[in-house]
Amino acid sequence: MSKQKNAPTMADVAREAGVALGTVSRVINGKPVGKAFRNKVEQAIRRLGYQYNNSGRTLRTGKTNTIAFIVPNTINPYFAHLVHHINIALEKRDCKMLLCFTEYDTDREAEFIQMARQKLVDGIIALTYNPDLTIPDNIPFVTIDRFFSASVPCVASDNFGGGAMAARRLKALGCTSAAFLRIGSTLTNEPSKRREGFISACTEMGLPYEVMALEDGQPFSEFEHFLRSHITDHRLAFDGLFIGTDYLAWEIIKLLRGMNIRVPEDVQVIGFDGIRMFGDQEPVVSTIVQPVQEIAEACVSTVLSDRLSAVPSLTCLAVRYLYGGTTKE
Amino acid sequence: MSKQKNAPTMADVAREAGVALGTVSRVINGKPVGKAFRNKVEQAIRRLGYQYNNSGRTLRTGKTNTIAFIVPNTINPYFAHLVHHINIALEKRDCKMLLCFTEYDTDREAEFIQMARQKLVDGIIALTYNPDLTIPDNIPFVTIDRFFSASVPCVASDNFGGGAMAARRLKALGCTSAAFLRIGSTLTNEPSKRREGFISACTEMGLPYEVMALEDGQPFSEFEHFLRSHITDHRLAFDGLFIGTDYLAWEIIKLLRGMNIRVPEDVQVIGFDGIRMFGDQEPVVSTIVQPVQEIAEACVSTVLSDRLSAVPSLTCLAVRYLYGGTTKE
DNA sequence: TTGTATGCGTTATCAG
DNA sequence: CTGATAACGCATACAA
Repeated sequence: MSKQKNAPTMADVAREAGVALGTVSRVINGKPVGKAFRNKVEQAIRRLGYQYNNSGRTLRTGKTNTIAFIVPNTINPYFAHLVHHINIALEKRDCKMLLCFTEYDTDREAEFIQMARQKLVDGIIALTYNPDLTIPDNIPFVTIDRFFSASVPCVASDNFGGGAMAARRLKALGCTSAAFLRIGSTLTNEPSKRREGFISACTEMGLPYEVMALEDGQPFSEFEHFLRSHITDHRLAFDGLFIGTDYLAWEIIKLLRGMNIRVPEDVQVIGFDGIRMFGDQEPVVSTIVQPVQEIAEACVSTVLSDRLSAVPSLTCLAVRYLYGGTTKE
Repeated sequence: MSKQKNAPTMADVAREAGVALGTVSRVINGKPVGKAFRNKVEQAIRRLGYQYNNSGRTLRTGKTNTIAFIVPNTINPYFAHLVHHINIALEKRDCKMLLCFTEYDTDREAEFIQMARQKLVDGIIALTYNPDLTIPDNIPFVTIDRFFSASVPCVASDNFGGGAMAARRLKALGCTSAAFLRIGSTLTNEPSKRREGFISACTEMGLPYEVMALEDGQPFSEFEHFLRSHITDHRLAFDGLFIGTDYLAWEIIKLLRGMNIRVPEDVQVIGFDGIRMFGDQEPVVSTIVQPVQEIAEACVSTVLSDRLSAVPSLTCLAVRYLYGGTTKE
């Protein structure tokens, strides 16, 4: 298992085939080469088991064919799906993915961005929560769910529309009193619009609602207090809940069950994201599904676009409602 | 957003600082340099905003400081955790991770291995199901859960011990009739030993058991048939189940609940892996926990070891039982 | 079409 | 300790 010292190089192949170095290069890169020459080279390549050396090529061309994807982690199934689809979209274009986990650490995010300057990657796709991230303006950079400025393309789903969709669905399913629950960074990003959309639709339809928003540091138990304080005679004041993410919805439902409040009989719950627990199973809750695959596609085609100036600064993709057992349909 | 054409190079820094190229290199790599020279160089670096170019360095040194991790996907939480911890272990050693998803496609696995030959990565950690994978003997290669030969180091948890542990735990919790359920590839790999360990302990303790093993292609509904055929008078013939993975356990439990069989009152269930749904929450089932972090540590330190010959060909790590609500403790 | 020669940015090996 | 210079492996402009 000692490291191979002398991997064959193009010069070796050229010598073996009795042709010039440039010819070998042309064969490898699919440039026009005479039939006879091509054959000689291809045989030599096979004989020697030649493989091109990536660093040499990269140094020469300045292209790495690698994109960094910066994401908090892969534990959250929504992120996991994103990683999955971005990788597929990149692979389709013969690109590698360098995955960078921030674990919500803002220092880390900044470090990862250096990698682009080190010419380790050709571009960056980032899902970041750093409030004051400085984005280099000389490398392709695409963000997910976070609008920085018109010069930094952002891809997101229609969070506002999704919030409104949830409100309308709850109303249609017979709810008469709703609440919106969320936890997250204080940062104003695209997902913040879920709340605005929800409120907007509730107001429009005359559906009474309350909002309970926790900031990232605050203890989860606040939700329990909130819910308990809205229970009288073992009955919850709300018969419809819209919750910022499926993950939180999942936790809230556990809480409700612990309080002997039935879902969906007593209260209907709609989450956001469209998480599937182990892949293509049914969703864990009734939910507003983000079009993960299209988000990934959009990110990749944007970051790889050679004329970034011609790219939309905000790509907004449609969401849809999906039944997942926690509503009456 | 146009691509930066002229990133400053070492030569630029050298000129700016009025020193030789080599001196700049020595400063950057922390080699001994006179105080005055070092200062001049560091200032020049700051003035120019210099960043080293990775491809140049890699071409010269032959080291990429990158390891490929080959894994089916990141949708399965167990894999997601593995990715997570391997990344941490690599980062600790200033290494990047190139993540490669096989989606259980054996062709893909072979392609990824080429990347090492292209000097894109220094080594490979792989969790593979390809029955006849040819492993290059000239690059550092570590497998998880799969023993190839003494020359290919394998890291796994104590699957046999875990199976036995599950059997003993069920017995201790009062079970009098057990069953082992699994689904997976026909491949004989380390996880296959879960079954052997279970059987061995059952036999030793005189605990009656049955085994129901499905192969990868077979429909999931076979489990339902199996369970139904073991129900008489609304009572299941088993009061203890050991299931190959938490994922399957999760599915089986849904099945049982659909049959009005209560878990853990009527039947206790123990899974394998130690999956946490969204990270550090409680486990989804009572389970035998794999030491993911230690597995990751072992993989990384092995693949990065410069004397691979001195590395154990099989690293076997201890598992533990964890209560997760589906047993009577 | 094919051969030759140069340079991408870095590190390492020499002299000084 | 520092400066000059030669590779590393490849793609490409230019010459033949």
